[in-house]
Amino acid sequence: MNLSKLSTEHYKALLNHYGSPITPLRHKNIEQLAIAVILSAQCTDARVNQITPKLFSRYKNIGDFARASQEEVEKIIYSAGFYKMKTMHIIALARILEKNYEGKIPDNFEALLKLPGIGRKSANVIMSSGFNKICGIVVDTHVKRLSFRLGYTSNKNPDKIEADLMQIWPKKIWNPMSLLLIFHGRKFCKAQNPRCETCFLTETCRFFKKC
DNA sequence: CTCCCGATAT
DNA sequence: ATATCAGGAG
Repeated sequence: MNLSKLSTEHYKALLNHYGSPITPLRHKNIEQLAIAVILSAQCTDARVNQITPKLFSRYKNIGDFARASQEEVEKIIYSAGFYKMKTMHIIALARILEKNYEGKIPDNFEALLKLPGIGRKSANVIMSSGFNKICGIVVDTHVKRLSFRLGYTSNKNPDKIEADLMQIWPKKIWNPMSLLLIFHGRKFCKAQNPRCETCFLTETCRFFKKC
């Protein structure tokens, strides 16, 4: 079976199990999504969702973030880790958005990549889950790990993995598949102690066959 | 490649 | 007590 067909089989099984996926990052608009994504770097979505209600009620819009005090934002987002840098990125982002983009997140992948705190993973989340435009594939730590275990790639570099997946996966599944792999990575295919015994993908999983 | 950092699993 | 989780910037 070729990799494209294999990924489609995995996709069907995952979709059947988890249903149609949407990003777990809670947000009311794309600006909030972007800030949540910055917070989610090296941090679980669950923890980000614990922080953002308070953050977004204290700062209602991009203008509020642009004029926020470093110390106050740091206190609110503290538990996300890397709080000093993330706070700087959020405030710098808000100021750039106010100055150059009328307070809105640009609907453009290349422009997103130039914004503070936003790399390929975050830009792909914003484009796909925010704007419904598919430019690339979200490769976070789960997509990276599962892509390796399921045999889609032997690369370790996220950019190379993304390029590999873009060759293998049908474009229709780029966004839902990466979300499904993230869900599956959290529930079954965990970094440590993967639940292979109860996993429903073991028939075609190269990682499982090695165990 | 190193630094940024708290939370949680072991 | 220590390892591992989770991306981006310089």
